[in-house]
Amino acid sequence: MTPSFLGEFEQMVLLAILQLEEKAFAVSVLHELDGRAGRQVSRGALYKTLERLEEKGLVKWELESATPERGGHPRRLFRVTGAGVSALQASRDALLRLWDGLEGVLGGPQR
Amino acid sequence: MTPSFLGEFEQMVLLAILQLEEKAFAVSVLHELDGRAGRQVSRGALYKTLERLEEKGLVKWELESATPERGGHPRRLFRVTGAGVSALQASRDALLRLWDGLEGVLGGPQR
DNA sequence: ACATCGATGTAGACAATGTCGACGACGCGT
DNA sequence: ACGCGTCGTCGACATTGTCTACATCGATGT
Repeated sequence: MTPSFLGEFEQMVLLAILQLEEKAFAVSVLHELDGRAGRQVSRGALYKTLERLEEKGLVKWELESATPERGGHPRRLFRVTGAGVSALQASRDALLRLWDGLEGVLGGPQR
Repeated sequence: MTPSFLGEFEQMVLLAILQLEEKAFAVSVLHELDGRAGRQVSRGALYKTLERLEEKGLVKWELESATPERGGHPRRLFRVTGAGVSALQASRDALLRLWDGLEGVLGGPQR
């Protein structure tokens, strides 16, 4: 029904996965978010979001191929789908248009 | 207690108000959001968000000074507070860092 | 074998945000 | 006085954001 837009956190998670390319495991995403955006959330919070993004077809995953090495469940490697990329482009375009002309107010590095 | 971050829509509303400068009346914000971001929401949705943003001290308002001209309640003129601007800068910085290097994937107008 | 530890992933709950549609209040024409 | 258009307000409900506690399953140590 209401396709709704990408939530604020969902957007960040998708971007973090893209940044990690072939190394997007849940915990790595957590580090990426912390490092780049200073956003620290629990694993549970991330998994829930990942689960929802999958239901919406914005991400997909596959089990890690190589030896799981350290114990536990086999890790999942996340990937952003084409729909996910489109959704990101849409949010980005919208924000870019809203930011346009406000560099002065928002002390941005652009000139 | 976690004040959390700016929601996706809250962010857009704040930006729309900044864009309108001295002309940020509720309905104008609605037009600005539609025009720039293609986001069409009901007035109720906007007012609710505005109300919440005010509780968090990110926006404030005053009644229109000039003659209300057209009938109805006196209109309210919205304004983003200093805290609001800071919140926007923070969200923007985080996204900018996450977008960094993904221009290729997100077909952006940047080069 | 068994208890434990560490790395994963899962479940359920609850708070914060996003969104409506319907309702109340005011001025202005007529 | 009545209806109409412009504002703003309410209460309800869907979606998202977040956490803590828990279940799994190798590897290790004893």
